[in-house]
Amino acid sequence: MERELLLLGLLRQTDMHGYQLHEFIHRNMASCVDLKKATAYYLLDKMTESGWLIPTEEQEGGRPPRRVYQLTEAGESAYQAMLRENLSTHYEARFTGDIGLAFLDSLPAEEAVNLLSHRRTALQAELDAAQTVPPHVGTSQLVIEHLVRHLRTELDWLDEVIRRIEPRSEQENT
Amino acid sequence: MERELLLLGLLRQTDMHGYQLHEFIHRNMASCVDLKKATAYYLLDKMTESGWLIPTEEQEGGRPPRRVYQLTEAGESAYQAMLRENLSTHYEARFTGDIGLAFLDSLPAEEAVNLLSHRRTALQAELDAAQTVPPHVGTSQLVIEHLVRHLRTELDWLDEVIRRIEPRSEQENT
DNA sequence: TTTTCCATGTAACTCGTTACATGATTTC
DNA sequence: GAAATCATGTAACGAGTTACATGGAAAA
Repeated sequence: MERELLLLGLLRQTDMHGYQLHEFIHRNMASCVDLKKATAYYLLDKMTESGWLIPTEEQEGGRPPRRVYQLTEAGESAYQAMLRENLSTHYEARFTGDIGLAFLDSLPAEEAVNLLSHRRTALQAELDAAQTVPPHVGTSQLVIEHLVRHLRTELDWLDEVIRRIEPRSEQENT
Repeated sequence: MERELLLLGLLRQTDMHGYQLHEFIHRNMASCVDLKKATAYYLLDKMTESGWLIPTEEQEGGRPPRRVYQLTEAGESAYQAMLRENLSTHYEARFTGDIGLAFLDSLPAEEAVNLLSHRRTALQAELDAAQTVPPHVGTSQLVIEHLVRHLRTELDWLDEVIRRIEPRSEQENT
C-alpha cells in the first residue's frame, strides 16, 4: 500500500510515465525504497483500472509509446486517504538479523565476534553512504535523517553486543 | 530463510511438533517474530523433504498424530550455515512509515501533527510493552533489548519531527 | 559497431497469509 | 452441553521479484 502512496504522491507533483517513475525512485530514493520496474508497471496498471490514474500515450520515434499518468479526482482522494493512514499508523519493524542473535550462544565467542564484525562493516558502510547523500528538498530530507538515526542506533547496539560477548582473553592477552 | 533458522534453532534444543513450535514462538517470541501456523507446517514439511528433519509420529488418543521433529546431520549443517550467514550479514531495514513523511508538506501542519500524534501513541504502547516483557534466558534477551533501543530511537525521532512541523501558532496562542 | 539507454510488457515463481476443514479432548 | 484447546492440513490468494522478450535510439 505504501508503494501506491509513493507513486500517487510523485504523480501528484508531476505527471510521469512508468520508466521515469522507476528511474526517479531509483536515483533519488534508493536509500529508503526499492521499487522494481515490474512492480511499478503492475501498480500503474492496477491503479489505472481502479480509476485513480489516466494514461496519455505519447508516441516518439519507433519505440514503445510512453504512457504518461495523471491523477484523477478518485486518485487524489485515494492519495489523501493513504497518506493519512500512513502517517497515523505505527508500523512495527521486524529485524531479521535478530534470530541469529537469539542463538548466539551456540557458537564459540571468538567466531561470533568475527561474524558480527563482518556485519558491522556492512552497517558502517550503509551509514557512511546515508550520511553522504546530498540534502533533499522539503520533507524528503526527513527520511534521510531518519535512516541515519536508525543506523547510528544499530551501530551502537551492535558494538555493545560485540563488547558483551567478547571473550575475556582479550584482556589477558594484552 | 530466517524462519527456517528459527525452527532449526529451536528444534536443535528440543524436539518438538509443529503445534508446539508455533505455540512456543507465539508465547515467547511474539515481540520479534510472528510465524503463522500454516507457515510453520509448510516449512517443516519442506525441511523434511530437504532431509534436514526426521519426523516421528506419536499417536495419542483419537486426534491427529503429533509429528515430532528431530534434526538430522544435514539439518545441523544447514543450521550452522544459516546462523553464520545471518550473523555476518547486515539486513537493511525499510521503514514503510517514511513514505508518508516524504509527502508531509501536502497537509496542513496542524493535521500532520494530529496524525503523527496518533502514530506516537501506538509507538509508545509498543515501547511500554517491550519494556515490560519478562527477562529472557541467554542471548534471547539481546533481541528484546534491541527492540527497546530501536523503539526509543523511533520515539525520539518522531518527537523531533512533530516539533519541527509544529505551527508557530502554538506559541502565539499561549 | 557494439554497448548502453529508452520503454514497455509478461509468465513463472517465492514467500507468506487468510480462511477455511476436520475431529477428538479437555475445560467451564 | 457449549466452548476452548489440541493437532493437523490445504486451497486460494496477494504482493512482490526474477528473468526473460522486444526493438528502436543514442553513445562509446
